Amino acid sequence: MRDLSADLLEWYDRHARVMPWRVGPQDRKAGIKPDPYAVWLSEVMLQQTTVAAVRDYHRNFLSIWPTVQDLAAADDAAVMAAWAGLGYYARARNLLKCARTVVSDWGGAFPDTYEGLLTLPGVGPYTAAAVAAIAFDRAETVVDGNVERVMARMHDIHTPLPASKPQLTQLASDLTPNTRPGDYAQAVMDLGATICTPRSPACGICPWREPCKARAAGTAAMLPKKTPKKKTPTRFGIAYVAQREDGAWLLETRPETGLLGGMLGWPTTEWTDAPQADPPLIADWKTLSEEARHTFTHFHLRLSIQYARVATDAVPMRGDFVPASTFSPASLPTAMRKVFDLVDATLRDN
DNA sequence: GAAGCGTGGCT
DNA sequence: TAGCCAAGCTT
Repeated sequence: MRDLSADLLEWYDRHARVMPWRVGPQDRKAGIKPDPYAVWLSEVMLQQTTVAAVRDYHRNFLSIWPTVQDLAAADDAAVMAAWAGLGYYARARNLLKCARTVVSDWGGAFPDTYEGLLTLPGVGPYTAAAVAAIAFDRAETVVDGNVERVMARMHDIHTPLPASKPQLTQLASDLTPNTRPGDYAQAVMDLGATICTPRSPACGICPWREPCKARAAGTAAMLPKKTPKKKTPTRFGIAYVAQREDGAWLLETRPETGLLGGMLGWPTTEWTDAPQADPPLIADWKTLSEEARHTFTHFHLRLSIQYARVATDAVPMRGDFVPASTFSPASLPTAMRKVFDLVDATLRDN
């Protein structure tokens, strides 16, 4: 019987996706080794995030903080601002914790084993395996959404996720080779991303079409099954945008934990079914005609917007005025940036 | 095990 | 368009 991993590696040699942070199969064969810092950074950014969305952020982070020592020495606010727009902001907080841990506890060198990597903040089973395999060429098994899908189809598993995850992990582990494990880890994910796709898998050109049980059974497109998720509710809130006569904006850093934790934003009410007015300072507030709409993972948000122009000696009850010269809407999470965009458009019209 | 946690693209 | 989906982790 043909070695499945060898078939996949042969396919990968011809079809590997090109990514800025990736050391491709040819370069790897030429002896070029990946930079563990760059690999770790890419894997954290790629958690639940598309390659297209990550590309610019990864380049920007590497240009500002070329080494883990640079990142460990960065200001928290600078890192959060650079992460703004990418989502799942706990990743950015853990990114900094992790960089500082690597410098303080590991002498500035990432641990090179699965077990060592797993101890780091923000590094779970997937990322530990990915960094161990890709950066250190260890025979660890990566199990992401792609691999779950490929395994469920290869073995025609109809048990829904997440209950089937242990079984899928075992099946993936059984296939992991000792030769070229770093390339193999990327190959199986590339296969899921480009051939064994969620909607219309390209089974006809799949290097694993012969052994695939779901292809034989005609069930590939309906796998993996997932337990249904409940529909997302809608919450409401009021955002307060105050601007001083000198142009400064009233912003506040949100609490470290919870939604948009540690990010900059406009003062708002609680987000509930029926929010109560809670302005951050006494002012002549005007209601904007349009509200900001944004959808998070588990609820829709509709923010009505209040705008006020205030005196330069105004003292807010919460938040801090940020000078117009240093304020950048790009440093806001998307929900907050939408609020700014609506205010900005309104001010331009008047 | 389940819930909380972003965003943008695609169908 | 409303939902699904993407190289998950933490609590």
